[in-house]
Amino acid sequence: MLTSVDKHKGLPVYIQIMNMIKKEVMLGNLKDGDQLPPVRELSKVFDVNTNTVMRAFEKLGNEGLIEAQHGVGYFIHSTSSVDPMVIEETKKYIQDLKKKNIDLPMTKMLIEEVWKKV
Amino acid sequence: MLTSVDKHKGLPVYIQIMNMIKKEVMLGNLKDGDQLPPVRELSKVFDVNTNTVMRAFEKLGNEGLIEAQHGVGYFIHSTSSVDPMVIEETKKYIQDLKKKNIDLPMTKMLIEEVWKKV
DNA sequence: TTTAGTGTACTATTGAATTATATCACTATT
DNA sequence: AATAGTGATATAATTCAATAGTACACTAAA
Repeated sequence: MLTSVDKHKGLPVYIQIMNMIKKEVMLGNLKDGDQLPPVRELSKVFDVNTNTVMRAFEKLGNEGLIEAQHGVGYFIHSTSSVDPMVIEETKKYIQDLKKKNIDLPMTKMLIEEVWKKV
Repeated sequence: MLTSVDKHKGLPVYIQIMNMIKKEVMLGNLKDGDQLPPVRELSKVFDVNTNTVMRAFEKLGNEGLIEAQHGVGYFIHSTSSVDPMVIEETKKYIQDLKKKNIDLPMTKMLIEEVWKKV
């Protein structure tokens, strides 16, 4: 579930970690109250410094998505997974784009651009 | 059309510049053969060093999206704008997400995640 | 009270991004 | 030939986010 990061390629590692967790929450794989792996463990798994994981967790804390219990661990604090209908709709949308040979970076830009105007 | 960048906030400026141009091409606002503003001019507009603009243009050149004519200027070298139908479809998709109070960052992650699986 | 497991805090280092500056090279117009 | 406008190259310096190194603090259970 939380497996690997790309070091020094593209996004900062701590952002990658944040995104992983956000995705898992979004998909419903991590739910309110669930405990996250310890900072040290993740730092080993990802082969990065504990501070890098800490930074990710801190920021997620600021966003209110997780909460720390000193000496105990980090816990998910969110009830907001995405409606399965939305995922289905997204699948259809993406299938259509792929048929038309539009790639992921292009799609992201398209979404960003249209988002401003709609 | 090419107006401003956010310095020291999020993405590197040279990437922001690349994305701006890619978007304009995607939307059909910049077409094959169109000349881009001079490097010096853009560096003034964005209030960044010429090297930063050059870097963006160099990279776009490597990707084949633009071409340099030494002593003359940079020109768009691409015929790939997005089908207006796709833009319409994207509008509908986004309107639906907005109704369900899903925000842009969440949407981007959703797209990324579903992209892998479809 | 000891121990193992957890989060926290502080400082130092690194490296990509950006700037500053200067100079060279090519093109088109006059 | 001269000039103005353009891109190309080079080097050094700077800045700041990202990451690492290391030691401290809290919790729970034995």
